[in-house]
Amino acid sequence: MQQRFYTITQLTQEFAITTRTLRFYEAQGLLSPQRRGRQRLYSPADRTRLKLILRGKRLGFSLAEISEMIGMYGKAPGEAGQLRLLMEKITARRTELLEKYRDIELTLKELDEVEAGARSRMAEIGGVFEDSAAPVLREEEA
Amino acid sequence: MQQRFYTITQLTQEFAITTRTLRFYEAQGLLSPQRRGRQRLYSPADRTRLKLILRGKRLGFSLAEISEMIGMYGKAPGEAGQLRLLMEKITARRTELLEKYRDIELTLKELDEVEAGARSRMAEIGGVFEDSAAPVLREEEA
DNA sequence: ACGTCTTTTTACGTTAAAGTCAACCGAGAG
DNA sequence: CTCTCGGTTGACTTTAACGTAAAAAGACGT
Repeated sequence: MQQRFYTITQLTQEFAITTRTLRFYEAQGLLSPQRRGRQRLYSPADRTRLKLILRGKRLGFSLAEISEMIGMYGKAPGEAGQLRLLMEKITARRTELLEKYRDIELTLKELDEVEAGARSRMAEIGGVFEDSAAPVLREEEA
Repeated sequence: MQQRFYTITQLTQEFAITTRTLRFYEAQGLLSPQRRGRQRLYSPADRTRLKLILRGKRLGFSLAEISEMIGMYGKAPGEAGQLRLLMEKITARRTELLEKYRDIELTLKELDEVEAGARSRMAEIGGVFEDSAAPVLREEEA
């Protein structure tokens, strides 16, 4: 089991982030790379955690939320009450994620419509110049 | 065509936001409700825009990005160049959204695994008290 | 050994998205 | 008329997530 390590700049290049960001995440307790002297050495596990962090960010979670989510892995609460709490958190996250899932579906559908409108207008312009009607903001019932 | 309006507090209650938030969005040009004297009157169209804004927020977009996305609706650029630009933006957004889509799928899958682990530990505790092994953070290859 | 480059630490600055607070206005109830 | 209730405006404050700058310590190629 060869432990390959990454330097800070390797990670910044791979994930297009800055050193400041990595050190900030460390200060927030999201990462804790080893040290060789004063230098940081990121293990593959650290790299994986970083990927999880960035994924959380893409989905709009705060660092605090991400911290909590990552904490769900790795930890094995021994007490029953703690386990119940964990399960509740999981359910809450799942609900939240499914909501985002539907949000994305809706948004994608709307993008399709806008694109369709744009295509037809492109076609018109390709022929003769005419005025075209703007697509209207629908109002579905709540 | 009866134009029903909403007061600012109605909207805050319906969407669980504050008046400050609504006025802030207005100051940012995301909403522009009519006025009756100094009072704001939100039309159904305003309400729909608000829903779009909140959806964008849930997905982690900034208000500036949301503003641009909403701008895609409603506008009908007459010039061909503008249309091409619009199409490009649409493509970019779609790519971004699909990425989030996959992010969610991954996260949901991982939640499932954590939950499964928690369940089995619950079962153990239900029986006799034993030590249980913590689930480990996998490292898939990049 | 030397200069250059990277890394670290510390400290202060910045931006987006609101929250909080204070003071004021206008409409209707009593 | 006075009181109260919403609504409005403006100023100030806050928080998260970094950016930027400065100074010093290693690390590296020649």
